[in-house]
Amino acid sequence: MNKVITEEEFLSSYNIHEFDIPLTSVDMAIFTVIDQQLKALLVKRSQHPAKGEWALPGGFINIHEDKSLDDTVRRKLAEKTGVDTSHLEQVQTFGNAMRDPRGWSVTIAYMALISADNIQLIADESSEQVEWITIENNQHLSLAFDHNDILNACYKRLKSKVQYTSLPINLLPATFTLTELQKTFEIILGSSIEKKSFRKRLLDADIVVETGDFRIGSNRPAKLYKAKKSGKEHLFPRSIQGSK
Amino acid sequence: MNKVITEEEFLSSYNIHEFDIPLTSVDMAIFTVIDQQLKALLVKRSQHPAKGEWALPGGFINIHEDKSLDDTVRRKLAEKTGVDTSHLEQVQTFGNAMRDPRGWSVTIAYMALISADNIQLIADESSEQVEWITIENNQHLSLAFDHNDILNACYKRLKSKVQYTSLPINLLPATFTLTELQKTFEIILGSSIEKKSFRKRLLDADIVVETGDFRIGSNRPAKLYKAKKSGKEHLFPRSIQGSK
DNA sequence: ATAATAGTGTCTTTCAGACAATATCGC
DNA sequence: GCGATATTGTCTGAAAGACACTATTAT
Repeated sequence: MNKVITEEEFLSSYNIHEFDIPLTSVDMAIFTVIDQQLKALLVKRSQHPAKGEWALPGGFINIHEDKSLDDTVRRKLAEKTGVDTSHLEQVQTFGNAMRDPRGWSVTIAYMALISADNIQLIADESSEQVEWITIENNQHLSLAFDHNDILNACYKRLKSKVQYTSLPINLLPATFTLTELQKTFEIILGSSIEKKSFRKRLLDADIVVETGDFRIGSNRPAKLYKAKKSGKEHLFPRSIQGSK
Repeated sequence: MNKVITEEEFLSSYNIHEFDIPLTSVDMAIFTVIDQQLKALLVKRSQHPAKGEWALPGGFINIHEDKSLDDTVRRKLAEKTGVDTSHLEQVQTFGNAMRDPRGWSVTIAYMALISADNIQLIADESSEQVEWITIENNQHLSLAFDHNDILNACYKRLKSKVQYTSLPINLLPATFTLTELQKTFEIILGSSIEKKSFRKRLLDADIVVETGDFRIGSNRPAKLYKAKKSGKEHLFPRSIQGSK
């Protein structure tokens, strides 16, 4: 005979420690551009499992400290870079019985875009080394767990978005020239973009404004721009092609 | 003094039941088109918590039965509809301290597209009722937990993808006319599409083939098509606009 | 003046939108 | 033939690509 119980009674007798449930973590690909190359942040693990192997920054949700997944991710980002980010995006969640030797586990993968300016990388007790590594097409890295797959998924998302959004603007410092911005797009896209098309697209989109200053070199000075902070990324009506 | 231990030793002493970790589940928006309307499958919960409330189908990962998240989702889908799906897509993962009264919880949200043909809905011990409900813009539903947000995220993804992919093809039966396909796109898009543009776009994309058969009515018979099974969804070079 | 990079003018190409014209069925 | 829906022809327009041209600085 089933006694009908209230939700309150149900909850008071509910104890998650009795269940076999998956471990849940977050991992992130933190992207930036340094020396004309796309880089992602990797850490060398100083703890078991996969001790000594390179991996994406990440870790378990602290259910007492974090109010939401976003909190967890921003906490991890700050631990390694000391900065917040202008663009944080959930990419994909990976979960299966095999990916972690501790058991069935789930990880929610994010990508963050930051400007490399003024970043000091921070090692801590969980990672003995922290480094920017160059990301290229068809590259083989031997990362811990399934972090290769995760990094690839994030890279793929970034490459896809460069074609129809203004997202790569978040990889640059606060002010930049249109040529610098174009170069950033090209680095991610992996091919060159026609200058006039790029500039028209961008200026028509009304997502950048002139600062009034110029970048001075040994040639014609370039107008400096900054991103209009509308909050949301601009979607272009057509996707951009590489050229030539 | 820290004794250096091997990964094997580390793992043998590792017990997840000792940790405070979030609950992890999957939830899914199963979409179909019935009577010229977009529908999603909802279940009425027969168990605590949120007993008696309407919710998206879903549930906990069974770490003994499921090898991966995909297995969990397909198991849930089959439990309610008895079918597999031609399109299953991870949409977004929701996780915070508040969404479930049992504690910090994470849910990985999926959307599935199925053809309504030959579907028999199945109630079971976790759901006393299973029903297709019509999805509309700006609609207010009072679903259990944060399932309103989840359903909205899935609906938004679907609406977005109708503009630049061939995805809605998965909502139709195996064979269909171009007019039927266009109507399906229009239902999701919420506005009409110019006939010639739609047909050109589709036929140029080379994603459907004529079956050779016709749909007979009291007018000119319409060619029947089926989807070429290339495995991946086609991306159109420009997004489609509503017209008129 | 020259080198170098910034920025523009303009023609072409591609593909969606508008809308009318034609085709083919049952009746 | 008529009504209904399927299918096609063709013009327009918007935005990207090609590519040559002009502009502005330091040296």
